[in-house]
Amino acid sequence: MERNLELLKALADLTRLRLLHLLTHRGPELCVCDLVETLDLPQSTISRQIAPLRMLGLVKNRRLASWVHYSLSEPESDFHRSLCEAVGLAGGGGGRLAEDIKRFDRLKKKKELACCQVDFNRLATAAGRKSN
Amino acid sequence: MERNLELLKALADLTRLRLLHLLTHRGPELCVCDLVETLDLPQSTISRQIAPLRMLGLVKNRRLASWVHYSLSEPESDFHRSLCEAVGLAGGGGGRLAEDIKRFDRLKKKKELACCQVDFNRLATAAGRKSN
DNA sequence: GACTTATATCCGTATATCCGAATATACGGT
DNA sequence: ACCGTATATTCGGATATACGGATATAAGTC
Repeated sequence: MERNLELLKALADLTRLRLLHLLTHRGPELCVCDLVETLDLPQSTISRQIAPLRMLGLVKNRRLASWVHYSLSEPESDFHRSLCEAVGLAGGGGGRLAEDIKRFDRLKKKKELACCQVDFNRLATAAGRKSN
Repeated sequence: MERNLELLKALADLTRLRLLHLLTHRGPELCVCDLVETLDLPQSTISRQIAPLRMLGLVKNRRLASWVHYSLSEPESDFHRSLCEAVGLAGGGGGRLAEDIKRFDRLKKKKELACCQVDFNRLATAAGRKSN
């Protein structure tokens, strides 16, 4: 199974594993700027590493104004489902994955993850007016 | 988790995945020469790729005369256990992993996997005599 | 102890993959 | 149309890792 190997390769990188682990435990969806803040990595690194996850169907994205929100895709095979379970468990025993969760919660509490907390209702009605 | 990442990296290679998959479905233990015959790869490649699996505790080995038999280790964490389940599922949908199983069964039936089917009883008693 | 077989390790080469600054693109506001 | 912000992609350099022939080691036989 070429594809199953690709899925495994996608998980076998610290940055990508951190992204998937964070989405698993602090989803259902997170925007790119939150991922950048939480993992504390250059934005280009986040984008570059999340691209293969999207291409492989591990995550999907949704545009909201300028922001892009990522979330986990529904697994479409038993193997994929099994990998998702493993990702969820990967933070057990501490380490970077567990720290990411703590950092996310801390930033969230300090409202430093508010990059995309704009008034989406206003944006929506503005867009509605435009298309009318 | 540094270690969990290492485990994932160990699976993210076709040769190592094939080894683990074959051990999962045609275990409980297989000797190196059977692995060489079944995967149809140079012996140095098999040895080189199974070494990290042993170092990581994914497989263990047992010497029988000149031959070394490999088997899966008992998982010592939930994450490890979850990965083992994934490996078992990885051959679903055909591909190289499924073909390995077929090739193994075919070789077995043709008795071409008899490299280490010596008379172990004789060896054992011979060894016993020696140590007496 | 010389020889054979089984397995492990070494080593040079080739390929893959990561990083992050720079650049490109998409979108909303004015 | 232009500007600022958010995200994606490109690119060169550094690093990691796979390959497989050659060689070393271990075990058994005579």
